Amino acid sequence: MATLKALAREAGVSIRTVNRVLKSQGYVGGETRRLVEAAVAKLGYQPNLAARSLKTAKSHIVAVLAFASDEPRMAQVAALERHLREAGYLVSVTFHLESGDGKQGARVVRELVGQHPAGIVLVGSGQHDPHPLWHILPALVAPLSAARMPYVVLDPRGEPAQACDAVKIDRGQGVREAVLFLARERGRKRIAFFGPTDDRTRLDGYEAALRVLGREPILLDFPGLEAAAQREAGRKLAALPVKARPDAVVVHADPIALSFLAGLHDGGVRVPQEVALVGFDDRPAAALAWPPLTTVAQPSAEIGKAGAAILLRKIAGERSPRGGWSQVLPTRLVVRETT
Amino acid sequence: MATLKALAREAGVSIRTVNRVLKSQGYVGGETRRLVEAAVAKLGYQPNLAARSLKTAKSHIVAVLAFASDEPRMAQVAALERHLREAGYLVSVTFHLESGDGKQGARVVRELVGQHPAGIVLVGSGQHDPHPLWHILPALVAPLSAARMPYVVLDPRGEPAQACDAVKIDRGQGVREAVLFLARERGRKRIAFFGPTDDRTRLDGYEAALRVLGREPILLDFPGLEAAAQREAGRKLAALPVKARPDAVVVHADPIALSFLAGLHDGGVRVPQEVALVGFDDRPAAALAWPPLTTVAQPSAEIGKAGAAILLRKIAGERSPRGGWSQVLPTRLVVRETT
DNA sequence: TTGTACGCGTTATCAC
DNA sequence: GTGATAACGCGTACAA
Repeated sequence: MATLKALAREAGVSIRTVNRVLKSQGYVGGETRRLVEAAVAKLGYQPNLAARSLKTAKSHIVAVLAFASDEPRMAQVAALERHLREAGYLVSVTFHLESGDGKQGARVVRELVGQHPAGIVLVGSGQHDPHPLWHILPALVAPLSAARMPYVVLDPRGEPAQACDAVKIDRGQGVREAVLFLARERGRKRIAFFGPTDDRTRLDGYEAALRVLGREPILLDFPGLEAAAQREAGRKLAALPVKARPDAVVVHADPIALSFLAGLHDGGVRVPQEVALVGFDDRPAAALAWPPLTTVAQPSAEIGKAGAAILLRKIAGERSPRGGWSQVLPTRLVVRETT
Repeated sequence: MATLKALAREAGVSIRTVNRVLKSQGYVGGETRRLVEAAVAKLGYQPNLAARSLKTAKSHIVAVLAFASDEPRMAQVAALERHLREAGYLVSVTFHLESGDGKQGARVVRELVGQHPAGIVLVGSGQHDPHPLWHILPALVAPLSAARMPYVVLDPRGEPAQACDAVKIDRGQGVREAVLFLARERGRKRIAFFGPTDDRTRLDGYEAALRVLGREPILLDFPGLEAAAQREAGRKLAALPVKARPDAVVVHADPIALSFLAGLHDGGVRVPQEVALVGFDDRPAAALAWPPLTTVAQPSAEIGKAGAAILLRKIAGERSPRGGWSQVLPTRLVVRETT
């Protein structure tokens, strides 16, 4: 493991000169430079990051705290990692998959802060978590703000009670687009919504679209996060007389849509002929379903990229604007065979 | 950011004494110890890991190189991370999702080695990669061995040409179990296999089970990794007369099984009544399919745990046994509704 | 039982 | 243009 000292000896110059060549700062004689570069190549020099961190009092590590490990989330992290790597940072990932309230999460955040990374990224909790990220977010962000630690939240899935720096996606817009598509391109008359009603992000888009269409919302009873119960809801809907039944259902999320779809199949309803279906997230399961599920895709790569950009600005010392950084990215309707 | 020096001043003792209390090594007077502990609590001391790494010439970072970001893989990484965290290591993750041959991978490995982590973990490439991990593994492991960098491979999905330290799973056993289940518990007479034939891991188990049953293997033509082609294969099978058709199909992997299942549905075949189906991996999509897919689950959490254990032993300096560390973990049949 | 002092590899200030 | 050299915070050999 070559050091600056070894390079200096090899090139027959001082440490300081080697350092100047490597940092290309100040003037160095052409011949001297060539000598140093030859030494670097010969010894295969790699800087010691621990020493650099110690000296500069700056970490080269960005810590990601992941509350989920599902495909869309990890795609976000992968994109974030790529952009941060290009900026010279190493990305560490800590998983905290056990669902819990804000207190446990805050403890983990404090532990991470104690390791003095250059910044911290919070990546959202999964679908089935009774404590969604936006809900426990104030408790998580408090220690970060207190320590003045640069941070960013990737897609908190809702509006946190307190302003924070986050990359958001416009769920409402995607759902609105889906509803209008069902009505205008597919001629559906009775478009219902299936999902929890305490999360407004998608519901708002649904209701806005129905207002545009001049129709009344149809909210199907949501039985909770159990897949079996969602499937049963699909069966119940299938048992309804055709006249009393919606001819399209927009669903809160892909896993819920697929459980519901299974119930429709159980009941012998033809999809999309009798009932059309739209999910949300574009998980791998959506493309693999039968029929392949039309869904609203989130821009995972862009979320990661935007998160990296915000974090790098905060690390560079830029102050958050009033109300926090808040980039809102569009979602995209992916039309498959359930519509 | 409190330092040892600050603690020493606060407690009115020397740095060395503070250090002894923190490391609980050697004897320290009871009163002195209490003073130091009070100072630690008051200043909220957290050791500077960069300084520690510099001094001890030991890294506290384990680098994970991930060639995929799918759910089962990330579950392995999450488990690995948890166990390494408990051992005091920080886990950094580098994603290298662009499918490529061994040369690009080897370059990334060399870059990681240059950062001098305590160890490196290789996590496998995805289903659809034309260069599966076990295939490019020799090129990846060479620079690791050359640098004497502790490493471990999580589930290389095949037998690499060269011995290396890896956690493997017994795919053959899971498939064998599935075939015997179909024959004995479900009375299936004509059990076929659908998947690539250049990967022997699952095929071997299939053939072994048929030998036990005294039957001839039925290998369905595999059209390649395109989902549309796999679906078409399902349709073709559905079009066959019932007598010429297998009554059960064991498939190489869940995504392939689900595409094939879609083709069966397209062709009006009832699953499992007419044709039973078994996948491999237990991806989230399997449970969400209709009908929910019976599949062979890999023990993700155990893979991560075993990988952490092997890596920690290598970091501690234990030499690899002849032929490399090689823990083989069992797979488990998850019976759902396609059988 | 406690304290002093050195060095890990890097960066950056100062003098030549 | 270049070379000494002093820190950064921690761990530990050696003194006291």
